[in-house]
Amino acid sequence: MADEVKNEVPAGNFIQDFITEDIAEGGAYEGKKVHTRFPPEPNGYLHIGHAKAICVDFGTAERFGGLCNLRMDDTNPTKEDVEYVDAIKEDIKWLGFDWDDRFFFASEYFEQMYEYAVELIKKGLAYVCELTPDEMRANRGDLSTPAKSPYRDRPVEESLDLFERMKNGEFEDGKMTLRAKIDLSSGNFNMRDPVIYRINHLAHHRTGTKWCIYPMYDFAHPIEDAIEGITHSLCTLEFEDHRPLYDWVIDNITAPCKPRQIEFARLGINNTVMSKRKLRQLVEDGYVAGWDDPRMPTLCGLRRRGYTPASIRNFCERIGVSKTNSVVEYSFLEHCLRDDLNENACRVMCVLDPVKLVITNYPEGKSETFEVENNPQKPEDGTRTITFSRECFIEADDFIEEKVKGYNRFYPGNEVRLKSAYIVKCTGCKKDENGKVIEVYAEYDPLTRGGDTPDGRKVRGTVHWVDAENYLEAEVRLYDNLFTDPEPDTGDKNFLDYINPDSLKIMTDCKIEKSVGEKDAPVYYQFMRLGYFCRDKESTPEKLIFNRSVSLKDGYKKK
RNA sequence: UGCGGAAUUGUGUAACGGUAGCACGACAGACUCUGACUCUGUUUGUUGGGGUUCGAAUCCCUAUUCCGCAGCCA
Repeated sequence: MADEVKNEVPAGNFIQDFITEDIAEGGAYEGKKVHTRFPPEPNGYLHIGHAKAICVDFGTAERFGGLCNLRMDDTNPTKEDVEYVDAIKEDIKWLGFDWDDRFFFASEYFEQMYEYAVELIKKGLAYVCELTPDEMRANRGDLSTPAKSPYRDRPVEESLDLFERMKNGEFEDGKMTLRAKIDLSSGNFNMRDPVIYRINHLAHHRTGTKWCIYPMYDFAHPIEDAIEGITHSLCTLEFEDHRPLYDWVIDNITAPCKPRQIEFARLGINNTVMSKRKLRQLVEDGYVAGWDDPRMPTLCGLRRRGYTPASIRNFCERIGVSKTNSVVEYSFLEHCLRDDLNENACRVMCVLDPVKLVITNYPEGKSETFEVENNPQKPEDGTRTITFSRECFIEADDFIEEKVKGYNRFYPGNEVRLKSAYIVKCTGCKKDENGKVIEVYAEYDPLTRGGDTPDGRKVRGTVHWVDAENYLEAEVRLYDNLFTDPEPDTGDKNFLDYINPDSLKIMTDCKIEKSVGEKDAPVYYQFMRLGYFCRDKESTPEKLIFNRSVSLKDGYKKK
């Protein structure tokens, strides 16, 4: 599959404009490579929204010939676990980004963070506060009332002593915090003496029990960035309010460098949900089969569904980056997949809902072969051989008993092309006692071998088929939107009320041409006229399983 | 009610005082051995009101709407 992002030159975005200005102005960025970071918290699986952030972080660095680090932001042991670390790395690698040897954990910097905290205390810029969580909330003030803390003017020596004893485990969880001394009456609540260290007697997945105090994001993040020499710290819009605090930390510690935080809008996308909590609920309550269920917007889900790295990167490139909250249409993601697969996927014929077609004037026992191209968009992908005989399978959908205007497929009296094989004329059908069509009959025109019409007559319908003498059985899973509402979680809607009961349809009686069973057969296919499919990870030679990644666009107009 | 943001066609995104463009969708047609692809064409937009200017999506004023923030989460 194509692993490169589509060629078109992306329009510069506002982040690139800022960076270009920063470079032009010199100053803090003088002589430095642009250096970004992608800092996930290892507490869940990455989804398509993260893919945008990854593309912004790695892509921006790439564009400026700079570097991007991968950093696990693991400052809160209550939510994190190693299980996620490897999954996150795998997903990013799969997307095709490379952090070289610059893979870090925020927890590697706990010692330095502690020292910086001590520095702040010594400067009179931080103090140990003994308000309980409830008291702190009660003393937070409101839009027009300042916050309060009776511990604010505690002597430096006392805070120093208490902070060290916090570190040494002398106090239980919640008993004390270290707070930055900034402005209790700020209109920005983040500046009302924010907590920068809390006590948490819980083993950390990396540092074990070495620490029982952990730094808060607002204190830790700027330090992590500064230690790694990050020049531009890109994050989402909800951190805009935190930027003054980010800058405050950098300005008040002896930071090795001064990174600049720039915020952009997170990805919104319709017909799905994106919050970690909701995705978890879908998995844990059994609405989907797991984190990598092909209906999930997780990267592992999309991967299993058949999305290619190129399609996702191209999508991220094309939706752009701005500060406007927006909701991208899911169909655009699908478009990006088709775009890639149309160019790169091998064509193959598969009948999902088979009915037998009998060519009544074709000799019994005879068989012939046809050479067909693997990809009309790419002749260099070569050809394969398919077989043909007196009976084949066609899609039940491709036959109707009576002519309908605009319908070009099988009905008595109509000529149809069996793709790449022969022109056949439908002569009738046989039904069972329930009136269900069980066989369709046709006569072939021997002069049309290969599907050509030597006399130049037009045959409107062309239909896919599979030789009934030579095929493989397969299970094919068809997917639809997980929700019946395009915006299942806006306003006061409960997204679970909009679960689509028909989001998965399993076709168990599919007939597919033999080539897909060969060793080294591709993973991605276009099943002609049906869509793009991929081999499921649980598919075996004994039981072939394919997922429909996305259907073909349907230009058929039902009058 | 405090602070911080954002408003360009159905959707997303450009235009940095000088022709409102691109992509997706929709619609109409051409082509076609995939009702796909490709190609052609059409449609729809600067949140409202003032101002500055020869000229404003862009600058100024004002109004409105929407989003985020009062975790010892990130």
